[in-house]
Amino acid sequence: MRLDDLDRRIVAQLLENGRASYAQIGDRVGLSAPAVKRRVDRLRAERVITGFAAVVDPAALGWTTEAFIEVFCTGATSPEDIYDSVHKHPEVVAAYTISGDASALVHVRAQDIQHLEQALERLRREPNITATKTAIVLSRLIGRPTDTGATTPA
Amino acid sequence: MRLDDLDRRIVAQLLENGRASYAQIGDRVGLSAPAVKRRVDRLRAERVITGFAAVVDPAALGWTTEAFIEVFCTGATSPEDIYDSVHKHPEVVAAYTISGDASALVHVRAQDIQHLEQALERLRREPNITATKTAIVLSRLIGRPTDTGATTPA
DNA sequence: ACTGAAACACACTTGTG
DNA sequence: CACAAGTGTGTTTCAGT
Repeated sequence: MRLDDLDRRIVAQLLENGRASYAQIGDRVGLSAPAVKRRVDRLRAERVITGFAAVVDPAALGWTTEAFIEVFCTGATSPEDIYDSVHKHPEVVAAYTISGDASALVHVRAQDIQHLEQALERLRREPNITATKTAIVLSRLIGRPTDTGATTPA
Repeated sequence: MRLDDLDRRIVAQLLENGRASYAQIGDRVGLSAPAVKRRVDRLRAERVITGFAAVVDPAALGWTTEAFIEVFCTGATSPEDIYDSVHKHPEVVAAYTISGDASALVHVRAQDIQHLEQALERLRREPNITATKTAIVLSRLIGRPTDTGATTPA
């Protein structure tokens, strides 16, 4: 599962354009199309590349509101319990356990402020959750495709 | 730029598998391959779909550490100024202006704790930035592909 | 072990109805 | 939007380094 420089360049190409043809990638990294395919197959088998996805503008689909919610839980709440409490809410697009006062940080997307309020109320109704602290996103300054992934290390 | 149900189903398919063939999508939504292609072309032209990207496991590429940093700025710092201050740091994968005390929330990825510390020091050296408050991610509970995008509204 | 080249099958793309 | 033709790409096989 060790990656060489060619692998990293191929991944970088696929982060920029997930639908690039193997021949096109090969031109940029100096390999033939079959060689690129074999490496991509290997990277997928090793779960370095876990999939491919369209990058979508949420606002264009009617999701105009987003927020980050610090979630505070009762004393002995495990990460699994937190997962159970938040993953069933479709508005939750990401969730992390974090250091600091809060138990978790939850990234939520909603269609509008009213929808956000509903989702928040639903979250607060979870038995494990004792309090929440919401920061509404005013504007997205940066959102690299590598938000869900990563590019080549320095 | 109004989307019908077919468009939303096509987008949903491409969020799950960004390399799905048009014929495969067509089978699932009840359209021929050319019809799907024309809609995808239109969705891209309208910037509903802004691109395609591989979904990568950051840990597999050596990025094992991530954090969310609340950034506090001097009184009259515009979103553009904040953008200028954070976007040049390659560790920053996302940044938002938010409501609340902090000026911005910055999502950072680093290779390890030492690297994170370096990035943090570099950030704090920005003239606009007066203080930071860092929450290190202990574990990622949820990270839907729609983190950078969105699925179909309820 | 991994590569490049050729062959085949499949997907994309365009035009037409 | 479906259909059908032509083009290009994905995929496999094989031989070479």
